[in-house]
Amino acid sequence: MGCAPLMASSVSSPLKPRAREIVAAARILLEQEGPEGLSMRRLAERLGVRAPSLYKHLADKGALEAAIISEALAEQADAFEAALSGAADPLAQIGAAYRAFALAHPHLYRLINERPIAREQLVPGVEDRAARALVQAVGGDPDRARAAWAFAHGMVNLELNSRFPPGADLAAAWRQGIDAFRLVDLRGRQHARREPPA
Amino acid sequence: MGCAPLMASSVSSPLKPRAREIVAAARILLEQEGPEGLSMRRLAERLGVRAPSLYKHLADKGALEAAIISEALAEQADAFEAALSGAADPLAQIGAAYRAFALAHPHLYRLINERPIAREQLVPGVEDRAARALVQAVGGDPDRARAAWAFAHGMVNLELNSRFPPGADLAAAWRQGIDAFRLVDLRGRQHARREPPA
DNA sequence: AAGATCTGGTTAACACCGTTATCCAGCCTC
DNA sequence: GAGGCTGGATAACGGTGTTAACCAGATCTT
Repeated sequence: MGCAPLMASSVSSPLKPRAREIVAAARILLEQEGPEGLSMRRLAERLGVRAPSLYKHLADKGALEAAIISEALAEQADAFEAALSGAADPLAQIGAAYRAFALAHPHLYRLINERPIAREQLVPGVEDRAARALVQAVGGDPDRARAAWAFAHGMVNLELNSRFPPGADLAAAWRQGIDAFRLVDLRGRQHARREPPA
Repeated sequence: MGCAPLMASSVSSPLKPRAREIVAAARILLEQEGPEGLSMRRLAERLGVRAPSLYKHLADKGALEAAIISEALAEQADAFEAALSGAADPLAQIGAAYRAFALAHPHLYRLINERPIAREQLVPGVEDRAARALVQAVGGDPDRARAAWAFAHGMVNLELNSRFPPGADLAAAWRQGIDAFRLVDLRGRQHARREPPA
Protein backbone atom coordinates (compact mmCIF):
# COMPACT_ATOMS: atom_id res chain seq x y z
CA MET A 1 0.00 0.00 0.00
CA GLY A 2 0.99 3.62 -0.41
CA CYS A 3 1.92 5.52 2.66
CA ALA A 4 -0.01 8.65 1.70
CA PRO A 5 -3.27 8.03 3.60
CA LEU A 6 -1.41 7.15 6.74
CA MET A 7 0.33 10.48 6.80
CA ALA A 8 -2.49 12.68 5.61
CA SER A 9 -5.00 11.64 8.26
CA SER A 10 -2.71 11.50 11.24
CA VAL A 11 -1.51 15.06 11.09
CA SER A 12 -4.42 17.09 12.43
CA SER A 13 -6.54 14.30 13.91
CA PRO A 14 -5.43 10.71 14.34
CA LEU A 15 -8.82 9.46 13.11
CA LYS A 16 -9.87 8.46 9.63
CA PRO A 17 -12.96 10.13 8.14
CA ARG A 18 -15.43 7.37 8.98
CA ALA A 19 -14.21 7.28 12.56
CA ARG A 20 -14.70 11.02 12.80
CA GLU A 21 -18.29 10.61 11.65
CA ILE A 22 -18.82 8.04 14.37
CA VAL A 23 -17.28 10.26 17.02
CA ALA A 24 -19.46 13.16 15.90
CA ALA A 25 -22.59 11.04 16.20
CA ALA A 26 -21.41 9.75 19.55
CA ARG A 27 -20.99 13.24 20.84
CA ILE A 28 -24.52 14.19 19.81
CA LEU A 29 -25.86 11.07 21.47
CA LEU A 30 -23.87 11.83 24.60
CA GLU A 31 -25.01 15.41 24.83
CA GLN A 32 -28.61 14.39 24.36
CA GLU A 33 -28.80 11.35 26.62
CA GLY A 34 -25.90 11.61 29.02
CA PRO A 35 -22.98 9.23 29.63
CA GLU A 36 -25.24 6.34 30.58
CA GLY A 37 -27.15 6.72 27.33
CA LEU A 38 -24.01 6.46 25.25
CA SER A 39 -23.80 2.81 24.30
CA MET A 40 -22.18 1.19 21.31
CA ARG A 41 -25.48 -0.37 20.30
CA ARG A 42 -27.49 2.81 20.42
CA LEU A 43 -24.75 4.68 18.65
CA ALA A 44 -24.67 2.07 15.91
CA GLU A 45 -28.44 2.26 15.57
CA ARG A 46 -28.26 6.00 14.99
CA LEU A 47 -25.70 5.39 12.28
CA GLY A 48 -27.83 2.75 10.59
CA VAL A 49 -25.32 0.06 11.36
CA ARG A 50 -24.79 -2.82 13.78
CA ALA A 51 -22.67 -2.39 16.87
CA PRO A 52 -19.75 -4.67 15.95
CA SER A 53 -19.09 -2.62 12.84
CA LEU A 54 -17.98 0.27 15.00
CA TYR A 55 -14.98 -1.76 16.06
CA LYS A 56 -13.66 -1.55 12.52
CA HIS A 57 -13.01 2.12 13.18
CA LEU A 58 -12.40 2.46 16.92
CA ALA A 59 -10.54 0.08 19.16
CA ASP A 60 -13.13 0.10 21.94
CA LYS A 61 -15.51 2.34 23.81
CA GLY A 62 -12.65 3.93 25.69
CA ALA A 63 -11.09 5.11 22.45
CA LEU A 64 -14.43 6.57 21.43
CA GLU A 65 -14.71 8.45 24.69
CA ALA A 66 -11.12 9.62 24.47
CA ALA A 67 -11.82 11.05 21.03
CA ILE A 68 -14.85 12.94 22.32
CA ILE A 69 -12.85 14.19 25.28
CA SER A 70 -9.98 15.38 23.11
CA GLU A 71 -12.41 17.30 20.94
CA ALA A 72 -14.09 18.85 23.95
CA LEU A 73 -10.81 19.87 25.57
CA ALA A 74 -9.77 21.59 22.38
CA GLU A 75 -13.02 23.52 22.27
CA GLN A 76 -12.63 24.43 25.90
CA ALA A 77 -9.16 25.78 25.18
CA ASP A 78 -10.60 27.81 22.31
CA ALA A 79 -13.18 29.29 24.64
CA PHE A 80 -10.52 30.16 27.20
CA GLU A 81 -8.28 31.84 24.70
CA ALA A 82 -11.18 33.81 23.33
CA ALA A 83 -12.18 34.91 26.82
CA LEU A 84 -8.63 35.90 27.52
CA SER A 85 -7.86 37.97 24.44
CA GLY A 86 -7.76 41.63 25.32
CA ALA A 87 -9.82 41.53 28.50
CA ALA A 88 -9.48 43.56 31.61
CA ASP A 89 -10.01 41.16 34.53
CA PRO A 90 -8.99 38.03 32.61
CA LEU A 91 -9.57 35.86 35.65
CA ALA A 92 -13.25 36.70 35.85
CA GLN A 93 -13.59 36.28 32.11
CA ILE A 94 -12.01 32.89 32.07
CA GLY A 95 -14.05 31.79 35.05
CA ALA A 96 -17.23 32.83 33.29
CA ALA A 97 -16.09 30.99 30.18
CA TYR A 98 -15.38 27.89 32.20
CA ARG A 99 -18.80 27.88 33.76
CA ALA A 100 -20.56 28.73 30.51
CA PHE A 101 -18.91 25.84 28.71
CA ALA A 102 -19.82 23.38 31.42
CA LEU A 103 -23.42 24.50 31.63
CA ALA A 104 -23.76 24.42 27.86
CA HIS A 105 -22.44 20.84 27.73
CA PRO A 106 -23.20 19.23 31.09
CA HIS A 107 -23.06 15.64 29.90
CA LEU A 108 -19.86 16.27 28.04
CA TYR A 109 -18.37 17.82 31.12
CA ARG A 110 -19.35 14.82 33.18
CA LEU A 111 -17.77 12.45 30.69
CA ILE A 112 -14.51 14.36 30.93
CA ASN A 113 -14.44 14.42 34.71
CA GLU A 114 -16.19 11.39 36.08
CA ARG A 115 -13.26 9.05 35.65
CA PRO A 116 -9.48 9.15 35.79
CA ILE A 117 -8.34 10.35 32.42
CA ALA A 118 -6.58 8.07 29.94
CA ARG A 119 -3.94 10.59 29.09
CA GLU A 120 -2.15 8.38 26.58
CA GLN A 121 -5.31 8.12 24.46
CA LEU A 122 -5.81 11.86 24.18
CA VAL A 123 -4.62 13.99 21.32
CA PRO A 124 -1.23 15.15 22.66
CA GLY A 125 -1.01 18.71 23.87
CA VAL A 126 -4.73 19.29 24.03
CA GLU A 127 -4.66 19.50 27.79
CA ASP A 128 -1.86 22.01 27.90
CA ARG A 129 -3.57 24.63 25.74
CA ALA A 130 -6.35 25.18 28.24
CA ALA A 131 -3.88 25.13 31.09
CA ARG A 132 -1.67 27.73 29.45
CA ALA A 133 -4.55 30.17 29.15
CA LEU A 134 -5.29 29.80 32.84
CA VAL A 135 -1.71 30.27 33.91
CA GLN A 136 -1.63 33.46 31.91
CA ALA A 137 -4.91 34.71 33.37
CA VAL A 138 -3.69 34.16 36.89
CA GLY A 139 -0.45 36.00 36.40
CA GLY A 140 2.10 33.35 35.58
CA ASP A 141 2.35 31.19 38.68
CA PRO A 142 1.47 27.60 37.78
CA ASP A 143 0.67 26.67 41.37
CA ARG A 144 -1.79 29.48 41.73
CA ALA A 145 -3.19 28.67 38.32
CA ARG A 146 -3.83 25.13 39.48
CA ALA A 147 -5.52 26.39 42.61
CA ALA A 148 -7.76 28.69 40.58
CA TRP A 149 -8.45 25.87 38.16
CA ALA A 150 -9.45 23.65 41.05
CA PHE A 151 -11.80 26.33 42.31
CA ALA A 152 -13.55 26.71 38.97
CA HIS A 153 -13.59 22.99 38.44
CA GLY A 154 -15.06 22.39 41.86
CA MET A 155 -17.71 25.06 41.45
CA VAL A 156 -18.90 23.61 38.18
CA ASN A 157 -18.71 20.06 39.43
CA LEU A 158 -20.72 20.80 42.51
CA GLU A 159 -23.26 22.77 40.51
CA LEU A 160 -23.73 20.08 37.87
CA ASN A 161 -24.04 17.38 40.50
CA SER A 162 -26.61 19.37 42.48
CA ARG A 163 -24.37 19.37 45.50
CA PHE A 164 -25.09 22.95 46.47
CA PRO A 165 -28.18 23.51 48.60
CA PRO A 166 -31.18 24.63 46.54
CA GLY A 167 -31.11 28.28 47.60
CA ALA A 168 -27.37 28.83 47.25
CA ASP A 169 -26.24 32.03 45.55
CA LEU A 170 -23.72 30.63 43.12
CA ALA A 171 -22.92 33.95 41.52
CA ALA A 172 -21.85 35.20 44.94
CA ALA A 173 -19.71 32.14 45.52
CA TRP A 174 -18.04 32.65 42.15
CA ARG A 175 -17.36 36.25 43.02
CA GLN A 176 -15.83 35.22 46.33
CA GLY A 177 -13.52 32.76 44.65
CA ILE A 178 -12.47 35.05 41.84
CA ASP A 179 -11.81 37.83 44.32
CA ALA A 180 -9.81 35.52 46.52
CA PHE A 181 -7.50 34.57 43.68
CA ARG A 182 -7.27 38.07 42.32
CA LEU A 183 -6.65 39.93 45.56
CA VAL A 184 -3.43 38.13 46.21
CA ASP A 185 -2.25 39.88 43.10
CA LEU A 186 -2.39 43.25 44.81
CA ARG A 187 0.30 42.28 47.22
CA GLY A 188 3.91 41.88 46.26
CA ARG A 189 4.23 38.95 43.89
CA GLN A 190 6.35 38.43 40.86
CA HIS A 191 4.14 37.66 37.91
CA ALA A 192 4.96 37.24 34.26
CA ARG A 193 7.00 34.19 35.09
CA ARG A 194 5.35 32.68 32.03
CA GLU A 195 6.67 29.18 32.13
CA PRO A 196 4.53 26.33 30.74
CA PRO A 197 2.48 24.49 33.39
CA ALA A 198 4.03 21.03 33.37
CA MET B 1 -47.67 -6.87 63.84
CA GLY B 2 -46.16 -4.81 66.62
CA CYS B 3 -44.89 -1.41 65.72
CA ALA B 4 -41.75 -1.64 67.82
CA PRO B 5 -39.22 -2.74 65.16
CA LEU B 6 -40.42 -0.07 62.80
CA MET B 7 -39.68 2.66 65.28
CA ALA B 8 -36.49 1.28 66.73
CA SER B 9 -34.68 0.89 63.43
CA SER B 10 -35.82 4.05 61.74
CA VAL B 11 -34.57 6.45 64.34
CA SER B 12 -30.81 6.51 63.76
CA SER B 13 -30.64 4.79 60.37
CA PRO B 14 -33.59 4.07 58.13
CA LEU B 15 -32.23 0.62 57.34
CA LYS B 16 -33.05 -2.66 59.00
CA PRO B 17 -30.18 -4.77 60.33
CA ARG B 18 -29.85 -7.08 57.38
CA ALA B 19 -29.80 -4.14 55.00
CA ARG B 20 -27.05 -2.55 57.03
CA GLU B 21 -25.00 -5.72 56.71
CA ILE B 22 -25.44 -5.57 52.97
CA VAL B 23 -24.45 -1.92 52.81
CA ALA B 24 -21.36 -2.64 54.91
CA ALA B 25 -20.30 -5.42 52.56
CA ALA B 26 -21.03 -3.21 49.60
CA ARG B 27 -18.79 -0.52 50.94
CA ILE B 28 -15.92 -2.92 51.40
CA LEU B 29 -16.42 -4.20 47.89
CA LEU B 30 -16.52 -0.65 46.58
CA GLU B 31 -13.40 0.44 48.38
CA GLN B 32 -11.53 -2.61 47.16
CA GLU B 33 -12.64 -2.74 43.55
CA GLY B 34 -13.94 0.70 42.67
CA PRO B 35 -17.35 1.80 41.46
CA GLU B 36 -17.25 -0.42 38.36
CA GLY B 37 -16.54 -3.45 40.51
CA LEU B 38 -19.57 -2.86 42.68
CA SER B 39 -22.24 -5.03 41.11
CA MET B 40 -25.26 -6.60 42.70
CA ARG B 41 -24.12 -10.05 41.65
CA ARG B 42 -20.62 -9.74 43.04
CA LEU B 43 -21.98 -8.24 46.20
CA ALA B 44 -24.41 -11.12 46.59
CA GLU B 45 -21.64 -13.60 46.00
CA ARG B 46 -19.62 -12.11 48.84
CA LEU B 47 -22.63 -12.45 51.09
CA GLY B 48 -23.18 -16.09 50.13
CA VAL B 49 -26.47 -15.28 48.50
CA ARG B 50 -27.98 -14.80 45.05
CA ALA B 51 -28.39 -11.35 43.59
CA PRO B 52 -32.19 -11.11 43.55
CA SER B 53 -32.28 -11.66 47.31
CA LEU B 54 -30.70 -8.26 47.80
CA TYR B 55 -33.86 -6.66 46.51
CA LYS B 56 -35.71 -7.93 49.57
CA HIS B 57 -33.73 -5.40 51.56
CA LEU B 58 -32.90 -2.55 49.21
CA ALA B 59 -35.11 -1.09 46.53
CA ASP B 60 -32.42 -1.01 43.88
CA LYS B 61 -28.76 -0.29 43.30
CA GLY B 62 -29.36 3.41 43.65
CA ALA B 63 -30.65 2.94 47.17
CA LEU B 64 -27.58 0.88 47.98
CA GLU B 65 -25.31 3.61 46.70
CA ALA B 66 -27.28 6.28 48.52
CA ALA B 67 -26.82 4.37 51.77
CA ILE B 68 -23.08 4.16 51.22
CA ILE B 69 -22.94 7.84 50.35
CA SER B 70 -24.90 8.84 53.44
CA GLU B 71 -22.53 6.87 55.61
CA ALA B 72 -19.51 8.40 53.94
CA LEU B 73 -20.82 11.94 54.23
CA ALA B 74 -21.39 11.43 57.93
CA GLU B 75 -17.83 10.20 58.39
CA GLN B 76 -16.56 13.13 56.40
CA ALA B 77 -18.46 15.48 58.66
CA ASP B 78 -16.92 13.75 61.67
CA ALA B 79 -13.47 14.27 60.22
CA PHE B 80 -14.17 17.94 59.58
CA GLU B 81 -15.46 18.57 63.06
CA ALA B 82 -12.47 16.81 64.54
CA ALA B 83 -10.11 18.87 62.40
CA LEU B 84 -11.91 22.00 63.44
CA SER B 85 -12.03 21.56 67.18
CA GLY B 86 -9.57 23.89 68.84
CA ALA B 87 -7.25 24.50 65.92
CA ALA B 88 -5.39 27.59 65.01
CA ASP B 89 -5.72 27.99 61.22
CA PRO B 90 -8.93 25.95 60.93
CA LEU B 91 -9.05 26.47 57.17
CA ALA B 92 -5.77 24.69 56.59
CA GLN B 93 -6.78 21.95 59.00
CA ILE B 94 -10.05 21.31 57.31
CA GLY B 95 -8.43 21.39 53.90
CA ALA B 96 -5.94 18.79 55.02
CA ALA B 97 -8.76 16.69 56.45
CA TYR B 98 -10.66 16.96 53.20
CA ARG B 99 -7.74 15.78 51.16
CA ALA B 100 -6.81 13.05 53.62
CA PHE B 101 -10.30 11.61 53.58
CA ALA B 102 -10.44 11.56 49.81
CA LEU B 103 -7.02 9.96 49.44
CA ALA B 104 -7.86 7.37 52.07
CA HIS B 105 -11.10 6.43 50.27
CA PRO B 106 -10.61 7.28 46.62
CA HIS B 107 -13.27 4.93 45.27
CA LEU B 108 -15.75 6.09 47.83
CA TYR B 109 -15.02 9.66 46.93
CA ARG B 110 -15.59 8.91 43.28
CA LEU B 111 -18.93 7.26 44.02
CA ILE B 112 -20.06 10.35 45.87
CA ASN B 113 -19.04 12.76 43.18
CA GLU B 114 -19.29 11.09 39.82
CA ARG B 115 -23.03 11.57 39.43
CA PRO B 116 -25.68 14.08 40.37
CA ILE B 117 -26.71 13.28 43.89
CA ALA B 118 -30.12 11.80 44.71
CA ARG B 119 -30.72 14.10 47.63
CA GLU B 120 -34.09 12.61 48.56
CA GLN B 121 -32.48 9.21 49.09
CA LEU B 122 -29.86 10.49 51.51
CA VAL B 123 -30.22 10.43 55.25
CA PRO B 124 -31.62 13.93 55.89
CA GLY B 125 -29.23 16.48 57.32
CA VAL B 126 -26.11 14.52 56.61
CA GLU B 127 -24.98 17.00 54.01
CA ASP B 128 -25.44 20.00 56.23
CA ARG B 129 -23.14 18.82 58.98
CA ALA B 130 -20.07 18.88 56.79
CA ALA B 131 -21.15 22.20 55.32
CA ARG B 132 -21.59 23.76 58.73
CA ALA B 133 -18.04 22.91 59.72
CA LEU B 134 -16.72 24.56 56.61
CA VAL B 135 -18.78 27.69 57.06
CA GLN B 136 -17.38 27.99 60.53
CA ALA B 137 -13.81 27.43 59.39
CA VAL B 138 -14.08 30.13 56.77
CA GLY B 139 -15.45 32.71 59.13
CA GLY B 140 -19.20 32.58 58.76
CA ASP B 141 -19.88 33.64 55.19
CA PRO B 142 -21.71 30.84 53.36
CA ASP B 143 -20.75 32.15 49.94
CA ARG B 144 -17.10 32.15 50.81
CA ALA B 145 -17.48 28.77 52.42
CA ARG B 146 -18.90 27.42 49.18
CA ALA B 147 -16.03 28.91 47.23
CA ALA B 148 -13.52 27.32 49.57
CA TRP B 149 -15.40 24.05 49.42
CA ALA B 150 -15.28 24.19 45.64
CA PHE B 151 -11.55 24.75 45.75
CA ALA B 152 -10.92 21.76 47.99
CA HIS B 153 -13.36 19.64 46.05
CA GLY B 154 -11.75 20.60 42.78
CA MET B 155 -8.23 19.92 44.03
CA VAL B 156 -9.14 16.46 45.21
CA ASN B 157 -11.17 15.68 42.16
CA LEU B 158 -8.41 16.71 39.79
CA GLU B 159 -5.85 14.80 41.82
CA LEU B 160 -7.88 11.59 41.94
CA ASN B 161 -8.65 11.77 38.25
CA SER B 162 -5.00 12.37 37.35
CA ARG B 163 -5.83 15.64 35.70
CA PHE B 164 -2.81 17.47 37.03
CA PRO B 165 0.34 17.15 34.97
CA PRO B 166 2.71 14.51 36.37
CA GLY B 167 5.21 16.90 37.91
CA ALA B 168 2.71 19.27 39.53
CA ASP B 169 3.46 20.42 43.07
CA LEU B 170 0.09 19.80 44.67
CA ALA B 171 1.16 20.89 48.12
CA ALA B 172 2.07 24.27 46.66
CA ALA B 173 -1.27 24.53 44.90
CA TRP B 174 -3.06 23.72 48.14
CA ARG B 175 -1.08 26.39 49.92
CA GLN B 176 -1.96 28.92 47.26
CA GLY B 177 -5.65 28.17 47.58
CA ILE B 178 -5.74 28.15 51.35
CA ASP B 179 -3.81 31.41 51.43
CA ALA B 180 -6.14 32.96 48.92
CA PHE B 181 -9.18 32.19 51.00
CA ARG B 182 -7.51 33.15 54.24
CA LEU B 183 -5.90 36.38 53.16
CA VAL B 184 -9.24 37.97 52.46
CA ASP B 185 -9.77 37.60 56.16
CA LEU B 186 -7.11 40.17 56.94
CA ARG B 187 -9.08 42.90 55.28
CA GLY B 188 -12.26 44.34 56.75
CA ARG B 189 -14.89 41.63 56.76
CA GLN B 190 -17.52 40.78 59.28
CA HIS B 191 -17.10 37.21 60.36
CA ALA B 192 -18.89 35.18 62.99
CA ARG B 193 -22.13 35.62 61.10
CA ARG B 194 -22.68 31.98 61.92
CA GLU B 195 -25.84 31.26 59.94
CA PRO B 196 -26.53 27.74 58.64
CA PRO B 197 -25.45 27.22 55.03
CA ALA B 198 -28.78 26.61 53.29
C1' DA C 1 -53.14 -26.52 67.79
C1' DA C 2 -54.25 -24.65 63.14
C1' DG C 3 -54.20 -21.29 59.85
C1' DA C 4 -52.52 -16.94 57.94
C1' DT C 5 -48.88 -13.90 57.18
C1' DC C 6 -44.51 -12.23 56.97
C1' DT C 7 -39.37 -12.97 56.01
C1' DG C 8 -35.73 -14.01 53.26
C1' DG C 9 -34.09 -16.92 50.47
C1' DT C 10 -34.40 -19.57 45.59
C1' DT C 11 -34.52 -20.18 40.09
C1' DA C 12 -35.70 -18.53 35.57
C1' DA C 13 -35.96 -15.01 32.67
C1' DC C 14 -35.74 -10.26 30.24
C1' DA C 15 -33.45 -6.59 28.22
C1' DC C 16 -29.57 -4.46 28.04
C1' DC C 17 -24.25 -3.90 27.85
C1' DG C 18 -19.14 -4.29 25.61
C1' DT C 19 -16.74 -7.29 22.84
C1' DT C 20 -14.95 -11.17 19.77
C1' DA C 21 -14.97 -14.48 16.06
C1' DT C 22 -16.40 -15.49 11.68
C1' DC C 23 -18.13 -14.60 7.33
C1' DC C 24 -19.03 -12.00 3.11
C1' DA C 25 -19.75 -8.43 -0.59
C1' DG C 26 -17.59 -4.90 -3.06
C1' DC C 27 -13.65 -2.35 -4.56
C1' DC C 28 -8.67 -1.39 -5.87
C1' DT C 29 -4.40 -2.80 -7.33
C1' DC C 30 -1.29 -5.54 -9.54
C1' DG D 1 -8.67 -12.11 -13.47
C1' DA D 2 -6.37 -12.80 -8.54
C1' DG D 3 -5.52 -11.07 -4.20
C1' DG D 4 -6.10 -8.14 -0.51
C1' DC D 5 -8.20 -4.39 1.90
C1' DT D 6 -12.53 -2.09 3.62
C1' DG D 7 -16.62 -2.03 5.99
C1' DG D 8 -20.39 -4.16 6.61
C1' DA D 9 -23.21 -8.61 8.54
C1' DT D 10 -24.61 -12.48 12.18
C1' DA D 11 -23.95 -15.26 16.15
C1' DA D 12 -22.32 -15.71 20.44
C1' DC D 13 -20.07 -15.02 25.24
C1' DG D 14 -20.09 -13.25 29.63
C1' DG D 15 -21.50 -9.52 32.21
C1' DT D 16 -25.08 -6.02 34.13
C1' DG D 17 -29.68 -4.49 36.86
C1' DT D 18 -34.07 -6.14 37.63
C1' DT D 19 -38.68 -8.66 37.87
C1' DA D 20 -41.73 -12.62 38.49
C1' DA D 21 -42.88 -16.74 40.55
C1' DC D 22 -42.10 -19.96 43.97
C1' DC D 23 -41.06 -21.88 48.54
C1' DA D 24 -39.35 -23.09 53.35
C1' DG D 25 -39.43 -21.62 57.83
C1' DA D 26 -40.59 -18.53 61.63
C1' DT D 27 -44.09 -15.93 63.77
C1' DC D 28 -48.44 -13.98 64.80
C1' DT D 29 -53.50 -14.62 65.29
C1' DT D 30 -57.46 -16.92 66.26
